[in-house]
Amino acid sequence: MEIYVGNLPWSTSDQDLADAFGAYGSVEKASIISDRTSGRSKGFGFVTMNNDDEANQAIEAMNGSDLGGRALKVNEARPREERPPRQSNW
DNA sequence: GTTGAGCGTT
Repeated sequence: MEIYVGNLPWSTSDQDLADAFGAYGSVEKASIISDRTSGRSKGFGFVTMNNDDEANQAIEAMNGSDLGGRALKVNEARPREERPPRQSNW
């Protein structure tokens, strides 16, 4: 289950997210989204968890919680992208 | 050396 985490400080790293959500459940992967073109942090990230149960608990626990002095916005992430069945030369 | 609502690349 993927979790959207917004309102993050620009100094937050992936490890920080993994540690913050790891306190409420098993964090499979945590990633901070930064601008690919400029390289600057967008101020939000995504957390992947294996247990959906712990994921919901982490959302409820971390939503509105304070991290780095900012109230986090935690919610279930939207589907990243559709997966086109055909990508080769058609 | 910056900024502040939001949803991301293979």
